Formats: sequence, C-alpha cells, structure tokens
Amino acid sequence: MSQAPTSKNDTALRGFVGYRLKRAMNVISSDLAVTLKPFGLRMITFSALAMIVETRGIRLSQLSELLSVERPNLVAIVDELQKRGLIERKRDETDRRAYGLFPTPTGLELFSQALAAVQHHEQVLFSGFSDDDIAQLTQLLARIENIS
Amino acid sequence: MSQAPTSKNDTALRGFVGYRLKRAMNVISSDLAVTLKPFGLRMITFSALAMIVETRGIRLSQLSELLSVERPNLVAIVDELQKRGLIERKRDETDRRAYGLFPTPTGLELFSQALAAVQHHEQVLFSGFSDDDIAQLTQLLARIENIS
DNA sequence: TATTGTTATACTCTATAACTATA
DNA sequence: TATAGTTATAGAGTATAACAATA
Repeated sequence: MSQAPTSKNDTALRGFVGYRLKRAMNVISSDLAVTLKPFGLRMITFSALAMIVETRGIRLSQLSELLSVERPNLVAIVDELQKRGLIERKRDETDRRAYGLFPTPTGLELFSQALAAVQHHEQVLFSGFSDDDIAQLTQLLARIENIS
Repeated sequence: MSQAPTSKNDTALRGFVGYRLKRAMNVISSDLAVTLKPFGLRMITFSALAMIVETRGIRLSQLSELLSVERPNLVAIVDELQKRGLIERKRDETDRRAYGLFPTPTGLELFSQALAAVQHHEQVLFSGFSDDDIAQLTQLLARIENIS
C-alpha cells in the first residue's frame, strides 16, 4: 500500500479566481470576526448597523436588498440589534406595514467605536499594500460584482 | 413619522475591502453552484475531489490542512464522495490509523467533466477581463492570503 | 503521549414557502 | 392583488470537545 504522498498541492484549484477569492475572504473574515468580537458584533450585524446609521429610517426590505441578504434572515439580525438597544423600530405612519430602523444614541456610540476598530483592522491588514494596490483591487472586485 | 428615505446607499461599507471581497465572492460562488449542480457537486466537494485527483493517496488530515477545512467537517464530504463511488478510502498498511484517498475511474471521469465546466464557467465570467487583469487580481489575492 | 479518523454538537449563514397586516 | 414584516424550516458552512485505534 502506498504511503501518503509527500508532495501535496492545490495547483489545479489555484487556477481558479474563485478559489483564491474564497481563501482571501477566509483570511479577512476570520480576522474581522476577532476585531468585532469585543463589540458583540458579527460581520452581518456590523454591516446592518452601518446601513442603519448611514440611512436612518431605512426599512428591513431595503436593508435586505442593499446587503443582498434575504428578508427572513434579517429579522433575527434586526431583533438582535434592537434587543441590545442599538437600534429602534419605528412604525411608519404613512405605510403601517413598514418600520423605519433608527440607531439609538447607544447604537451610534457603539458603531463609531466599532467603525474605528474595523478601519484600523483593515489599515493594519493592508499595511503592505500601496494606495494603488488597494485602488486596483477595489476596481477589480467591483467589476466582478457587476458581471451579471 | 418619516417616510423611508429614497437615497439609500452603502457608502460606509464600500470603503472596506472585506465588504467588496464578500460581495464579489457571492457573485462567483452562486454562479459556480449552478455550474456544479449538474454534476451533483458543491464547491467543497469539487475542491476535495480536485485535491484527491491531483494528489492520489492524500489523507483526510492533509486535505483538511490544504483546504483549510476542519477535519471533522471533511468526514461527511469524503463520505459523500465515497458513497457516490467517486473516491475510495484505502487503509495505509504502514500506518493503520490513516486512509489514503484515491479517485475511482468514475470519479476521474466525472471530475474531468466538472473541471472543464468550471474552467468554462470562469472563462465566461471573466471574459471582460484581460490576462493582465486576472494576473493582477490573482497576485493581489495571494498577497491577502499570505498576510498573517 | 501524539496523531488519524471519527462522532457529537452547536452556532452561523443562506434559501424558500407561507402567514398577517396592511396597501 | 401586491408589499412589509414575520414565522417556520431546512440545508449548508464552520468550530470545538472528546473518543477509539494506532503510532
């Protein structure tokens, strides 16, 4: 019976941008999770909070569209932010089906701290990258996003 | 009560490479899932099969390390490939704790077809990208992967 | 003692169908 | 009829602890 090979590699998969993208994503997201942990936030709750801070009164369905997260999956996320007192649901009196989502003062305070931490996180992570590198990467990723 | 705002955006999050990376990844992975579906493969089962084809006799623990997937999570994936008759576990007689993973003829045949489909998929997806674009992107992603 | 494969478990993420209340 | 929010549910992905067999 053969012993396990000593030369093992992932050459075949390396030929795929998707594979490389996923591996790069893993590095960033696991690192980001550590950064957000002290704030009791995950990537998705941070993102949702960021949107609500940026667009006060945004609806869950709009949040869903912007974040590309299915509406049902956002309910628990919004619940979580609300239970922690970071945001409020305010019923829209002109369309009583809908709720506007607003940050609380606590939410604004926490977000500004988390934002600074995440910015610092990326700054450290990409300290070896020039502004031009970042600009190129950003542009390439934007092109991928807009493919379909 | 305020109506939901008409100007809604994700400007704050757009400043983060991680956010853009995740969105680009979503585009590619959901598209890739469609490509792999006819073969009864997912991204992870395709990747595992690719590794086993490339490095015949590879162990589950080596697969785990190469794919950055925890060992326990690979057991079900290897089980799935084996149940479909695409790979075999062969006990390593020199180290009876271990099993070498080998593709079957069926597995080799399916993989070659799936590989061609995935290659074609990326070719179409990146048809608007020059070779230089791909090379740049690949290099930038490799640098991210090697950050830590 | 350490390693290989494994079981069990739990938490997160993602996707779909269907309900309610409102429009 | 259609939309906003919601419930229920199920499938994937991911992480950790601990076990049996073997080194």
